Amino acid sequence: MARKSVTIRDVARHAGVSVATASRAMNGMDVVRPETRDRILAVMQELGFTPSPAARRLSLGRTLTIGVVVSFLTRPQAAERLRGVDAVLADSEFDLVIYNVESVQKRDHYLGTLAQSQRTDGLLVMSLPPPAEAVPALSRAQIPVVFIDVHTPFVALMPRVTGDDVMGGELAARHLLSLGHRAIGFVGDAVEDPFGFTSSRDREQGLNSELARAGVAIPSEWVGHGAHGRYEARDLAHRMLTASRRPTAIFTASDTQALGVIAAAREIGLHVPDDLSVVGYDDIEAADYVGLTTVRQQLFESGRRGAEILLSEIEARSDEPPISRLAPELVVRATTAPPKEGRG
Amino acid sequence: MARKSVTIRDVARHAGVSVATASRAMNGMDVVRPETRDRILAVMQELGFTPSPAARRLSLGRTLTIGVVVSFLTRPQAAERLRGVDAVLADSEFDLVIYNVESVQKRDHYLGTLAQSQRTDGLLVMSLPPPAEAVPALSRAQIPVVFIDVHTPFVALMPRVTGDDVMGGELAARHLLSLGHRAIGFVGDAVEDPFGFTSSRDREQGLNSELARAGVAIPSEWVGHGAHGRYEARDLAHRMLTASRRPTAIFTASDTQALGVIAAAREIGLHVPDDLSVVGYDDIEAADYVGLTTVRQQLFESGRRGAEILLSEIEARSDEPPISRLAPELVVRATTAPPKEGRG
DNA sequence: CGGTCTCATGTAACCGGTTTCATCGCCGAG
DNA sequence: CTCGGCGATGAAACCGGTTACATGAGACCG
Repeated sequence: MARKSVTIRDVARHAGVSVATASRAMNGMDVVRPETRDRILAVMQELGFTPSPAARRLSLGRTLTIGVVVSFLTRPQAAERLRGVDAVLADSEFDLVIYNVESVQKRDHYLGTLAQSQRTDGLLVMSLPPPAEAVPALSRAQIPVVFIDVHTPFVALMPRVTGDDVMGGELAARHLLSLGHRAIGFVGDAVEDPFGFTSSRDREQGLNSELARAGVAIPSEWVGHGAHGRYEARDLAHRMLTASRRPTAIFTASDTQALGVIAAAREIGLHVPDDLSVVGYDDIEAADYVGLTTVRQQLFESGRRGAEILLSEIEARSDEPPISRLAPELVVRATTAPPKEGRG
Repeated sequence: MARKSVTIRDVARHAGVSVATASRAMNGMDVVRPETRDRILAVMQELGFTPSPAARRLSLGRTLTIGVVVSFLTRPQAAERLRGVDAVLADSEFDLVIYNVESVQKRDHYLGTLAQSQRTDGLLVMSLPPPAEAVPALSRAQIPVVFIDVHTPFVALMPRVTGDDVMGGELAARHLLSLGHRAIGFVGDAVEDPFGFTSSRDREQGLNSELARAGVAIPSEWVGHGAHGRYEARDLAHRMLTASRRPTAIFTASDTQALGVIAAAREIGLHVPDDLSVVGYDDIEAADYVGLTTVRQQLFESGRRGAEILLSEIEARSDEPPISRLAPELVVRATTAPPKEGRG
């Protein structure tokens, strides 16, 4: 067995036609006479012919591939976005290749080279702010690049889909205000971030501006910034909750951090939500388990939209970069309640 | 701008050499004189030449691509395994393309066609038992196929890496026995499964055989099978825990189900771990949050091994299918404790 | 000083499709 | 009967690399 793979020339020979006709029949062009086409298709079937994608790609001058540069594949958000991308691509003729980024080096490498590598017909960059140096390369790339969940000003003029983090912060603020909270704290990411993520900052800003509208301000001792992580958030919250005056509610830049805040409250003996309300962000799987009130992003949808935009840009570049903005949504569960009497 | 892409012929012309020499220089073959090579490389640099992967692939007769057929990309386990695969492939010349499967149709389609499609040089099938019909196609495929976390007998003769689910069940059993439990229940997946997953069954079997060794048997009313999910598991556990006699510990086929069991216990007013010990399986992210005692699989490692096996099979097919078996590991957290006095 | 061997390089075929343009047979119109 | 036109098909160029084989210049040898 394991004979040489059968090519379109074999098919042509067996069917008594030229390769041109065989190719046309295979691609369903209507110039071929139906009987001829059927005969050719039958021969293909019989010989077990499968066209070589490599040859197709070369002669078409298209890679029929789209690349996704994704940061931290394992974060549930990334996987869910990827599912959205896959949902679009699975029905297309494009293959989906993954470039997983877990270090600044990898990021710079992929973002610097991929766009001109002729490896893909289009690029999706997911939750990964490009460094300033990479921006010129990305914007004058031959292939379209679409950003998903990237918020740096660098991508202002490029096609993208983002969640509205500011609005998310506002949603959380409004929810807490409507419950009667006036003493509200915030726990988010460190301000200086190697990747240049800005979502934590945007969420904080949304919170602040909405609170300001209601005449509420956050004292600086109720604001904590630290490395993104559960334990860091717990420590920040611990400090906040053991101060002389403490907030009746804390909004965090992510669910992971919210879980840290809840852990801190438990350690101190505060009951959630009676003594402390907590609102997270992302709606990760664990949020549901824990009953965490949170702000949900349309993750799957963001991937879908991004892929759709990319395909249409591949089809025909648009003059104006298409931008899609997805509204976040508040999910109220069991970690928020009105503040206790005598407080607030 | 946007001029035609520069080809190796352009490079050759500018450098005053033939395309053959240019190609050789590019690929670092030592036959070219160093000065010539440097000149050519300089020209490539200057012209911004990047070789067309499509052309390379065609002329090399290799796709330089490996495909991963993965079920339920969003499950944290899948993503973690994928990371392991990526860790190997990122340093290789291979691209990683994803085929996400969320339906039996998709599975059958990919498993039936991919191996002969000439789209990849090798295939990794992850957590996805192939249907009987697909097996012949997979085993006589031209390209190597490696299974990760697939347990059906169909793949007995194929390269694969699996976690030892039976051993995992035994670990859980030994842990519970050593704590003093004798009244132990089990909650797992439905026995008839459209995908043919067997891991739940294997874990149950490991539990049973280890218990049997200690002279302990599980009465049938303490065994629950149902669709894989938190709420289904909760219902099963609810029934088990409200029966006249109830177990002092429950082992589940997954963390997801363990969380359901914990929810059931809470509803009934049983305290975990004092009234009921719970052991899960997988060590998903939420397990850490909740403090769940569980059995951890070497997920990342399984992906790494699978990819390594695949690459070496691509390099040279081995006569004996390489098989790698990864030992699971017990992670003791806060949901297990000795049974209360007077019980067991 | 001619022959042979080696090293660096060039020529051209090849990978397996797609596509332009030419060709051929047949039709209806003039 | 002749010619234009059309529909179906074929011949060959092309995509951009890789590589078997040919070639030519020196080095070395007798």
